[in-house]
Amino acid sequence: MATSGIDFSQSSDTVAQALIGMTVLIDGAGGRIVETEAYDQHDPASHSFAGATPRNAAMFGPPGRAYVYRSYGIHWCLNFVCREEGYGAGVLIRALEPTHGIASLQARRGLDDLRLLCAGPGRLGQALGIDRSFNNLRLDEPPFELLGRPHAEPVALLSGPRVGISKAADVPWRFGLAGSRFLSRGF
DNA sequence: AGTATGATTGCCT
DNA sequence: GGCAATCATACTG
Repeated sequence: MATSGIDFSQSSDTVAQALIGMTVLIDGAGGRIVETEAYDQHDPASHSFAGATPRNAAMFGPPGRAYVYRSYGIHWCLNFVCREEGYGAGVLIRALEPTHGIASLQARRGLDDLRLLCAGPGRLGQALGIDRSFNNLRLDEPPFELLGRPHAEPVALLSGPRVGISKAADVPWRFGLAGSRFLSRGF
C-alpha cells in the first residue's frame, strides 16, 4: 500500500504541486488529483487573508486537515490545510480523475460521464459527498485516505492563474496534470 | 437588521 | 456568451 508521504507543513503552492498525481478517497471513493489551487494567508484572494473567522477557522488549525466551505450557497468545496497551526493556508482540490468507487460518485452526481464527474470543485464536492461535517477532519484517517503516486513517478505539471477570483488574479497558483482530460478547464 | 458578494455550475439564447 | 440559483459570511449602519 503506497503511503502519501506528503508534508502539509510546506507552503500551499508547494503542497498544491505535490498533490498532483496523488489519490484522494473518501470512504473508498475518489480518484487521482489532477487540478489544485494554492491559497495563502498573505494572498488577497484567500479566505484567510483578513484573519481567522468562524468560517475559515480550520485554515488556521493544524495542517493535514480538511477545510470545507460553501460556495455560492450551493456547492461544498474541499481544501487541504497547510503550514502550521495559527497560519492560514490551504490547497483547493479542483478536479479528480475518477478511479475508485465510481458507481457511488456517479450516483451522487446523478451523472455517468466520467469526464464531468469531478471536473471542478463543486462537482468534486458533490461526487465525494462532501458537506459541512467534513470540515476540520484529519486527512490521514477515515473517512479520508491519501495515496501517493504509484512508483513515485514524476508528473508533468501545468500552472496558470487561479479560477474565479478577482484579487491577485495574475498569481499562477493553479496547477494541473498535463494532458489530463479531467481538468475543470484548460490552462 | 439590511445588503453585497462570492475559490461555481448548468441551462438558456 | 449570458445569467439565474441559493445562502453563509462579512460588512455597513
